[in-house]
Amino acid sequence: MFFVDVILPIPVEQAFTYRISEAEYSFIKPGMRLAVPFGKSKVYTSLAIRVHREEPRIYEAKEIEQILDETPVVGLSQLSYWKWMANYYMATLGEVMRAALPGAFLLESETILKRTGNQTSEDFDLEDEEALAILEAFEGKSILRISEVMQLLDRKKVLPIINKLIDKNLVALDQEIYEAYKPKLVKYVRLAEAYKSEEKMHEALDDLDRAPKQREVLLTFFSLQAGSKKPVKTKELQDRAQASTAQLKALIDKGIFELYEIRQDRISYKGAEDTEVKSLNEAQAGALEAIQESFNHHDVCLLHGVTASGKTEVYVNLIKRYLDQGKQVLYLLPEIALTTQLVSRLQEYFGNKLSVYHSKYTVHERVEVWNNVLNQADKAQLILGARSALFLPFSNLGLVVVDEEHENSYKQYDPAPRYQARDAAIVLAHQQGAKVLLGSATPSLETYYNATTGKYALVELKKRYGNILMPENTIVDIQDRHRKKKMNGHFSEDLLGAINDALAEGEQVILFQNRRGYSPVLECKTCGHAPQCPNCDVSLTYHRHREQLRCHYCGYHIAMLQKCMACGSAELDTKGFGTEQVEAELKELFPDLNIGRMDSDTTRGKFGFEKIITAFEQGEIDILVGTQMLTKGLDFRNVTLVGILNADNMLNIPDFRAHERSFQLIQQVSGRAGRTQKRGKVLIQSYNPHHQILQQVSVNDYEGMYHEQLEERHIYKYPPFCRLIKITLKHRDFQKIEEASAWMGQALKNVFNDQILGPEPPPISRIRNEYHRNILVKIPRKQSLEKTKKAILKVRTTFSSIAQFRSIKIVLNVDNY
DNA sequence: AGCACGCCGACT
DNA sequence: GTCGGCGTGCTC
Repeated sequence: MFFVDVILPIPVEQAFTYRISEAEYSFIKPGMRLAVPFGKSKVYTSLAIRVHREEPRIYEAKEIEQILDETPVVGLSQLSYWKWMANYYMATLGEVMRAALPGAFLLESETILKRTGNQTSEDFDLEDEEALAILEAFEGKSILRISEVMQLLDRKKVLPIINKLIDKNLVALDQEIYEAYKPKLVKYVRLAEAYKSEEKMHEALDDLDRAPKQREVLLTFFSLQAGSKKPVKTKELQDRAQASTAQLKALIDKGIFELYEIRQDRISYKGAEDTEVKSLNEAQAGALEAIQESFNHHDVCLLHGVTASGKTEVYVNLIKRYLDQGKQVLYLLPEIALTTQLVSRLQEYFGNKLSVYHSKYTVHERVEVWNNVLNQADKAQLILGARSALFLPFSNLGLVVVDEEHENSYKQYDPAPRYQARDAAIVLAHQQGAKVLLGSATPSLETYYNATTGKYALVELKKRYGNILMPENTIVDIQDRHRKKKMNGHFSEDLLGAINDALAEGEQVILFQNRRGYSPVLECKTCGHAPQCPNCDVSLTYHRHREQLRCHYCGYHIAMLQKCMACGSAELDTKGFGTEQVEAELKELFPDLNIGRMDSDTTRGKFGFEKIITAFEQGEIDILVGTQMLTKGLDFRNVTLVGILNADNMLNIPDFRAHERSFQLIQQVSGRAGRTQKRGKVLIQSYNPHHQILQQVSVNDYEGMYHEQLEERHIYKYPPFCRLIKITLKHRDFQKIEEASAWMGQALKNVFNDQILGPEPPPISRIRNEYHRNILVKIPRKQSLEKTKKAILKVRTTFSSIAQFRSIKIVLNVDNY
């Protein structure tokens, strides 16, 4: 008896054991995909992790359905990385598997119906009309999908009827498995062997006298082949010769042409390979050597370089060194910063050694990159990717670059595993014996702490490239401007003046407001009622463009109200403002200019983001208004002014990282100003101009901010002085969530005493009709993380064994920063 | 996660 | 009287 243990892409803890034959036993290796039956009617893609001969005692193992790979698609080192991740982030292996494998690797299956035997329905007396309808539907078909049957009968529950038919031996159930990934085949034509010689060719041309179009196609073929030695695509030939498929087919039928197919990678770049890497200035060259040197005694190095100091060039040079040694390199970026801008820049240096991997790529493209990395193909020596690129099957990794290291989008929030890609990259690199370079102009406190306490090496670039000055920051007190009547809408006269100056010089302006929509609250002037989302605990945001009130959490929307829902008054007021309102005001103030807006409303779709960026780059937009999307490492040459319309709302978010984040955000947007010779200007509007963070930002005092924030973290016991695990409970019933969270809070306090914060409702305590409660576990550095997690899991188990709490959803979030 | 089984309300 | 609501438990 032979068995295989597999993991399934579902959130259950255990592996599952299936029976295999002896031949399969010697063939199957860990890391191969197997299709296995699971439950009553499903077939899943699973991943083999162990073959063995230990028969399970308490159940009878099913047999596997099919082996899907010839060789493992996941290496042993990936598997152990998955295990680390599942364990560290308190997720299951199945969840990690789902996050790690490209979707196309997880094949789909569907239960299908087949006609059996030749009996007709007349042979039985089937009074059931629906059963007859199913049999009739088989006319002209050999199979029926369950979904088709459901459609036919217009109902979900079709199995009882199907079972009747099975009993009478009229139909049988089967599984249809299909690989979601199909290699893309491209059709080519070539001259048949018999026509390769000169005289044969002339003969052919003569023969085609009566078919001028076909003759033309043949001639076009010759010219195409003469022009480039490359194979000729049928499509290319047809396009060039303006020929129909029939004309081409005639030539093939005559035996002059032969058709053949080549498997083609969807992703191919035509970048010029090995372009001379730009030479570095003195500071950059120094940084490069310092980083290289630090790798002798550190595995991780932080490159702290001010905005526009040319960090990318340093990365490029370092990457080149590793590629030259034949090592694989992973370059991680926040999803949103993976723009064509950067990709094409890197392609110039690395040509077709570069592959890109992120969620906007199709499933097929992702499989191709996966396979190329697995096979260590030339074109996948350097991977530029978002956080999920961590899971690629590297086997020879030399370097990981984590750009914009402070970006909070490196943390995966929603489906488990909730991993922090920057930290997970360090573990991956360690496992593969690779080095890590973290880069940022505004490092996260945790990283900077590690870099200054010697855990990581630290290299700094304090000057901008070409010695361009840091932008000049000015804080505008809008309370004062309001009092003095020097405000025009949400613009101070200071800001308007600066905008006018910049525009007069033919320069561009970026305005930052970290909130989308027109206004976040609509309020009745008479009774003060503000429309709320029925499903969430938030007020509805007014979107003027669509004349709608929308909820930003669940997508609920209604048409804009004409009068108050509560009192009927027609006088409605807006409170607060978002990017849409800024855009509208600008259009009033500058009717002749092109105003662009960049937020998640205007960047929907695969190229939405790209389009706006390109338009701005090419000068079609004079003023660009946007949310934090604007901060992601974009490089606009002609921007000299950045305005921050209201710095206060981000400072006031109730989160221990709010100040750090505000500093980073403001510093990053200001970094967009004046990246060329002219010194940039940044205007920060605030009601609270003396706020420490604003003062620190205005003089680019990262160190000052760091020390002050670190002190606060120390006093209130937050990272980096402890670790955090956030436990979120969710349920539709308010009473239940109160009881359950109180119970769990108490149970945790019994173990951890004062290390427990909460339970408390988050700022938005109800989303999609589910109430949320958070409990924060603060784990001192010296306390064993392993044991702490075990204790938490134990509490969870006890909790779940209480009948009334069973339906409560629990989310565990490790290192919630 | 799916999915089936199972026990209580609003309708052909 | 049935359909179908989602609570509960299991999947090798």
